[in-house]
Amino acid sequence: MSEPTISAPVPRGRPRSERSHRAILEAANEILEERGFVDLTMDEVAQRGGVSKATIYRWWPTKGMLVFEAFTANFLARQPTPDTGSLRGDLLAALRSWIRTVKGTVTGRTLVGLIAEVQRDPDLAELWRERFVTRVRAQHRLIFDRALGRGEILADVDPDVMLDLLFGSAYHRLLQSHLPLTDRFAQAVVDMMVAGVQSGHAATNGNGKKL
Amino acid sequence: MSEPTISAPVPRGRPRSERSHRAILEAANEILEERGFVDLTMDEVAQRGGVSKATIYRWWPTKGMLVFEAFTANFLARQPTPDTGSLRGDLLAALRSWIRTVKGTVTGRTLVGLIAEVQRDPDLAELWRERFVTRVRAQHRLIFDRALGRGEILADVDPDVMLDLLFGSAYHRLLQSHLPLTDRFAQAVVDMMVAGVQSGHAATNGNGKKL
DNA sequence: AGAATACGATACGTATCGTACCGTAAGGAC
DNA sequence: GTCCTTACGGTACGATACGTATCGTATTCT
Repeated sequence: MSEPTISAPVPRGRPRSERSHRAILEAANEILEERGFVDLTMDEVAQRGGVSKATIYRWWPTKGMLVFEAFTANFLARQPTPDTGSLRGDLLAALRSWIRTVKGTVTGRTLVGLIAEVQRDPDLAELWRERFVTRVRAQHRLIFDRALGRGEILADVDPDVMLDLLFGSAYHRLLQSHLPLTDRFAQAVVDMMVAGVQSGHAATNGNGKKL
Repeated sequence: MSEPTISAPVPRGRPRSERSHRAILEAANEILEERGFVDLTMDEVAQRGGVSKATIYRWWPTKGMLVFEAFTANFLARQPTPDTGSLRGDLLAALRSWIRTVKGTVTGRTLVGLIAEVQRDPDLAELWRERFVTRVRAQHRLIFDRALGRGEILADVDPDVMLDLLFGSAYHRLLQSHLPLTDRFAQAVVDMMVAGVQSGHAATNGNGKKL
């Protein structure tokens, strides 16, 4: 671990208070549960956490960044990608986990609020892509690695397009609220995708042939 | 605007200034082009339109509502659903039109800003669903009516799920910015969907067809 | 003429983000 | 044990921008 070339990070001065760190994140999560992203104010986080706003802003540059951290670990822990033995089972399990996590939950409301904030804050957008989207997608891409290993799909199936179909349609319903995120919806999406890849050369890179 | 009820629409007092009405919408569109939704301020709309803020707020209750109106007509006019003669052609045309409208354009940035605002303002969300989402989807649902008439799909194909797959995946890339909205992407999505409806779901009846 | 409504100008209230500054606390270096 | 460095709580403040309120004026119908 010790790198002689890089300056040794010898901590000087008063160390960061781990207690305040936790208190801030816990207060943020509490307020998110009660009022959601929009109505969470930094003043209240400070007050309820028993810390000063200066301390918050010393470690998190914006409200978005703070909520991002309070949210991410919680969310990621709830998105497993178990090996069910089939592509259809894996896709359905992943989508059902996601729906269970976000539908009618604090986590879902916070996710929506963060996605909205990401559209307004370029710095947060970069963090969002690198520390959330990329991470979740890498995890879910295992589903297609396994399906390829089983011989269920061909190598020309683009996992990125598959992920966009699977979760894009779900995020769509979450954000537009035009229709509910039912289990019937999940099954229909997965059935359509499985039928698509099993028909031969679908979801390739766009050399669509006419049947 | 027009009252279909029994009350005779006899206008009393000074009529609404159509000139101010237009000036407000035009100023809003100009600022949206230059700076986007977040950095559009109501004070500047008033100043540039040569009107008072009171006049704006007399007709639009919030900034979101104003921008919604300035945006909607413009967007809807660019989303035709031409009959290309095949399901694949119709889907591809619709998705390509959408991508052309939003990718790297002011309209796309405004769309993103509005979707973000919709997540923060319940009143705007209702308007958004009723006057935008519902309208666009009704228009695009014609694609599946025609496909059904041609015998390309079975009656058990759910048009709502199909629309969520088609546009959900596209909105996903627009909002998450993890991957670009290429034409290759559009083709892959459409190929996948066409393959899905033509093979898998027909399993119940066993009369999958080829054209 | 008078009632009703819209208009422009402008000041104001409110909310909330993020920063500045203070005196103090907690560690390491010597 | 003293000095230096950094973090802390408390709080005031600046900045921005939404949306409201008020006022005198303008325009139309009755």
